[in-house]
Amino acid sequence: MEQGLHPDLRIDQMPQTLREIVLGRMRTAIISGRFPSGARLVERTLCDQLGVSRSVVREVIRILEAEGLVESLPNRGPVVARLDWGQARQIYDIRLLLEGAAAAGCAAVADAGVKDRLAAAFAALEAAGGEDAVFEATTRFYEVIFRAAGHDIAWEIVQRLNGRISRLRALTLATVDRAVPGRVRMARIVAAIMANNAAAARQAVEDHLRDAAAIAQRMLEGE
Amino acid sequence: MEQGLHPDLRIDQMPQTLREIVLGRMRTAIISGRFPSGARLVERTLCDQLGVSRSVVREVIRILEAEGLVESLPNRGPVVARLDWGQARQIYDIRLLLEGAAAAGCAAVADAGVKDRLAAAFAALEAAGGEDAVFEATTRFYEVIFRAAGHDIAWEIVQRLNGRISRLRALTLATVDRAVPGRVRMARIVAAIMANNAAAARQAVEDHLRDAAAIAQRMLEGE
DNA sequence: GGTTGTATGATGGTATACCATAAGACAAGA
DNA sequence: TCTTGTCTTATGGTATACCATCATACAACC
Repeated sequence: MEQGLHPDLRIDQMPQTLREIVLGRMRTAIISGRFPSGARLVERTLCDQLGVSRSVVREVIRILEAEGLVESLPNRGPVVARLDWGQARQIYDIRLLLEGAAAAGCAAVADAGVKDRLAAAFAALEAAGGEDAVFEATTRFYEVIFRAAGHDIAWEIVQRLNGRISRLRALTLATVDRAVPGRVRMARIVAAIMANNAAAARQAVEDHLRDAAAIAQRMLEGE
Repeated sequence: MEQGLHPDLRIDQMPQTLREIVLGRMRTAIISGRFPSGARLVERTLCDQLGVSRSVVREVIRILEAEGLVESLPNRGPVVARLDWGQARQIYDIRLLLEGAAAAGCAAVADAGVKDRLAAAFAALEAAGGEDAVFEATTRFYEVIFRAAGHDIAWEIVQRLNGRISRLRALTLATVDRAVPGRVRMARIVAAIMANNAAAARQAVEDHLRDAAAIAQRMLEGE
């Protein structure tokens, strides 16, 4: 019996479980660098800091471990994952493939709706002030591209990889000494997609990423 | 003080933790299809079947969830992840990119040692009888390629993706009605790498994968 | 003095107990 | 008969208790 559901009465806010909350907190704590690379994650200490039991902390650590943000040394416990340039380079290479394909796919199928969303995301990016806001806006921008291309799984993978190089990304976003400013490169991506030019979109994304990777390398090897 | 370590006395067998054992068991149970797609994974039942406590089972489920093999429905608990063709197609597309790049990279840098290992892996593949053995040998074959190319992280990703389409892979491996038998395609890959021909290696891998994807699509939409 | 045995504390691994809630069954009333 | 309230049970969420092991320090013995 169809009884016309009233969307306004919907309960969207599922009662978030403690685990999800703690997962979010710890993830941002690691990504933001509050827990530095290599730092030990002592379970009982985290319990005290977070006010939850070890069950929750342990399950969250397992998730973060699977995400590559945490690694567990045998008989030593979990530590924040370390990142060397060899790994970072691989991650940038993979992003080059996945983001290039997404941009090309997006450009190939972009209709008016997609272009609207992309323009909005780009405007938000340009309006964003402050590191976190830029970070967030950049994520949204790429999400539009991946979703439009129908590459949801690739998007998941890229997000996870981005988590692992988050500190590098923050550094590259803040860097101003790049040959062509990031915003200009982003604008090229937008233009290519608006023109439904798949090859140009891929090229623009790849240029942007190679640029970012070069900066990241200087950062990582310079310290 | 250097005191010449005796490799023979090494203790390799790390005292595997219960969690790792259970993780392995459950992963293969899902991949092999013993837990069918969509089946509920009731924690206490699993505890009985495995003879471990819920702590262990829950942590393992978190890992499998992060791997994409399990999904947790809110207020319903974990179930074996479902797979539709839309997702499978995306996974094959990503594999196309990553495996193509790995094969090209491997061909570009392959020296005598790599070629030896590759030949050995291919021989093992041809000698393998039985579904599981073929599966295992195929994995080893690709591992040689990825490792030689230095694409460790991409290899992790591919392995994880393969877990999600394992049942499809089993079907395609068992299929004989492909235009060109799988072994022949594999031989092309080997030949291209032996000749250090990166473009040909990429092409061979891509052909092989497109073939497998086509078979998988027929399987998945046919049932 | 250096080596080795031992005690102690920190920490992860594991098991279990308890609680909140959702889903299904069933009875009572219209 | 259909609705509605309630009860029960299954199940996941959370906390805690206990155990095994590793690392460190220190003492004892050669």
